[in-house]
Amino acid sequence: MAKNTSTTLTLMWFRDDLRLSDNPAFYEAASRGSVLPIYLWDERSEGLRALGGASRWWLHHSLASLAERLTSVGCPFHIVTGAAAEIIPAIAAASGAVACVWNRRYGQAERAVDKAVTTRLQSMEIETKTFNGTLLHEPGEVTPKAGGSFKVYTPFLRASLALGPPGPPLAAPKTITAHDGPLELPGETSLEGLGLLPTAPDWSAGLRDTWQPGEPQAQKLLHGFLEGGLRRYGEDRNRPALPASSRLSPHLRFGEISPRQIVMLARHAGADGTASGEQVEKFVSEVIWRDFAYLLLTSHPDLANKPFNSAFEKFPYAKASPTHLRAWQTGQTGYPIVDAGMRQLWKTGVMHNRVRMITASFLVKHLLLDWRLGEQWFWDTLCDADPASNPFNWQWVAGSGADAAPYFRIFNPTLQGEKFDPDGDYVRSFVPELARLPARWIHTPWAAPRDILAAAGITLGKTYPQPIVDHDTARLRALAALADMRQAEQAEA
DNA sequence: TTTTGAGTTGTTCGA
DNA sequence: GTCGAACAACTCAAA
Repeated sequence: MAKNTSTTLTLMWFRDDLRLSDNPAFYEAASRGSVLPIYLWDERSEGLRALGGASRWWLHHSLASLAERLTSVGCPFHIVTGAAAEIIPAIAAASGAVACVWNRRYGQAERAVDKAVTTRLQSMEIETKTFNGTLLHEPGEVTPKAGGSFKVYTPFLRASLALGPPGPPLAAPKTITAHDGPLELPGETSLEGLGLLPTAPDWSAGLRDTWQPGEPQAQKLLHGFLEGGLRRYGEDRNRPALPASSRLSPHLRFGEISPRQIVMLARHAGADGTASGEQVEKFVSEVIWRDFAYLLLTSHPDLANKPFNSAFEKFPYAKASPTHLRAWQTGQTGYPIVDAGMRQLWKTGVMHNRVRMITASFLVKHLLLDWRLGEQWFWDTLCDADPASNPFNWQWVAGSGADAAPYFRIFNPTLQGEKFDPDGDYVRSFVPELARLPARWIHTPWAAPRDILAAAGITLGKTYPQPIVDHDTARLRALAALADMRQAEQAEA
């Protein structure tokens, strides 16, 4: 690999874009001359949300993968710690960079940090240039004709599609020229030095068995999905036991793959007849939901804490019950589909989308616990915990979100289980103590005849819990709570 | 400006 | 067993 001190040096600040292909900032850096690629672990700047445990695990391996790939082409990757507004300018100065590039972020604190960095760099006469490397269309690109910003998904979707496809993805740079010179970077540390991996105890075995973070694996998953699950995506995507979803979410979260790459290749699969256009657009629409969540995060920076619909400030949640919360977190609610989902999450760092809705609805409506408790748990345990999608979807379930589920839509965990996991295969794979229960009873063990339970080796209340709440009772309680909220709202008006 | 129709993902009840 | 209506009211987008 050529090293060249005669070309200009550009600092490439990697963040949620841990890939080499279709990375506009990195492409720009490589095309300008030599590149100094860095990742900053910033626990110092104000307002940044600390990553959850599962995300930290993913980040570690994703950084390892990126570092290895850059190093293999002769371009060392640097990991630094510190507060961005100090450390980025310091690194630029120490390395003699003439420019600094990155892909934009959308959270309020992140934007503030990036702005502070820009100001510092510009005062040092170091050029800054930023790009959209994360979304199909950025907030502000998709706007209603009447002005303002979209608050309902369908019009947003139509407007997004009307813009036409985003530009074609960029290839990875053909040549990457490394910085050549003394490299004593301020704040430099090692990947291990970040301490992102769990130690005592090491709970990551299930994650290791399930995932391989990194751009090459993301590309491989995408291609496998396009040739497999996409064909029946519309029908099978709601069946948690089937391999019908793309499983790309954590890769997308850390930017190991770009939404442009996903959408373009999915549409190619539609064009060459691998899948029908209808299936392709269903899948693409899911990617556009992500853009919508980012739009809402931009207009409502406190999405993770404040109900989008302020009427929900008055929602009468039950007195926080540590017992119920704990039962939900650990998958001990007595509702098999709920427990399977929560255990899948704990074990693998991800949960099937359909089951996320069921478990989230259960927390908020059956247990009447604050959606923020659930959002925080998912934030800690999901590999794909996304700063926009996670709070956005929790608010959607809770009914407080943009274009949210109507309040009376209360998932019945039994019916959902029977409908979407009819054979019980999903339940069996994550709730082994029910594995020998026939499909007829797998979603209602409390109603199973005594001899059937005995034959399956189940003692309710001992080997598997009785339901911690009764569905009908809980449903009526949730409806009553919402009626109370409405009354409180009207009394005020 | 006003009006109108629509709005991811469901469940229950009664005819 | 099947089917349609009710479950609220409201806000938003677009004509």
